[in-house]
Amino acid sequence: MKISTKGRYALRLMLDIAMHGEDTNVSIRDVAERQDISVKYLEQIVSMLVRVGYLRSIRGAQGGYRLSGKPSDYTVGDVLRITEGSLAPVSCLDDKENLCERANECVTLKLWEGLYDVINKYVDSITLEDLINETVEGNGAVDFCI
Amino acid sequence: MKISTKGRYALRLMLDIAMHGEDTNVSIRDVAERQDISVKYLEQIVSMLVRVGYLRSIRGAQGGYRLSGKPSDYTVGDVLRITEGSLAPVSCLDDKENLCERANECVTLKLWEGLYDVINKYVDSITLEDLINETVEGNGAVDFCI
DNA sequence: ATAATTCATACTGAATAAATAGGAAAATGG
DNA sequence: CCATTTTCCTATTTATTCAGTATGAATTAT
Repeated sequence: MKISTKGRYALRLMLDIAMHGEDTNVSIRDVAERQDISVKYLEQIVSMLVRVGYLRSIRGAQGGYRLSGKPSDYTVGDVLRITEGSLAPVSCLDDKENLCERANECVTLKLWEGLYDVINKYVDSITLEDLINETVEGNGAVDFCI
Repeated sequence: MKISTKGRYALRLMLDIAMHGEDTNVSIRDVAERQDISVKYLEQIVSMLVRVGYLRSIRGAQGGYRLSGKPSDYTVGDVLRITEGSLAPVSCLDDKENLCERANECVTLKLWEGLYDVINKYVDSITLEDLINETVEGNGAVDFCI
């Protein structure tokens, strides 16, 4: 029941870009150095966020990435769902439809649906901007936890 | 971000025992058959629940297991925490104290703490009895989803 | 041209999850 | 007392996922 490094790194990546890249392109090399994550691993993660349109990429020298929208446009849930896959606590809820054959008699189904719901509601209630503001109001450090 | 089979099976085990064992000992063999889970795997899981006092075991022929208390005494969270370990979404929250060195500057720490909190609150708000009643009010089937 | 960058994808090693396996210890019933 | 049924203990195996490397092509600024 853990968020993987992909999800956590993706969040730090998005925050790093949001905080460093108002009008400059932020390269993966820079993010990797600041966040102490390997360039190659970050490349994989960033590609998911580009593919889905959260980041714009600019290739070539002086290239890099920028947020497509404002930090307030992206919730934590958005970022995690892209990189973690579904946040469902059981796999029978991963896909919108179907469910397992025993779903009708399943005593625990409602339980898992309820848990899924509170998780989604929570992560969708927090945007990148919320996290950035929290930092600035704190000690101003631009540095992230593992 | 998935609940493992240990946690899910443990819940089904506890419910099965609660529903079948008012005044009889419920053997692992029977639970295994009804729930379609291997005896040997269930033995591991049940031992965790005995060790912590949620189940009483009676050895020998005609032996088996019973709930130590009433179904309303056990929350889903209780059962999951024993069998899954911590329900924390990031490992730096697993232990009560400590936290990583960067915790002070960590932008995402509050986020994870908040998520941890909603998860715990939810799973602790539902008891085994709640799940049993839900079933009885439904179609009465004593059968559980994977 | 060259250097800096993103992009695509294959591969590897480590860790964890999921289950099996074998047998010891205890209790019951004949 | 013996055979059977059960729990109890813990080592081992197998499968899956996670986390990270590796290689190199495509693109663009200077």
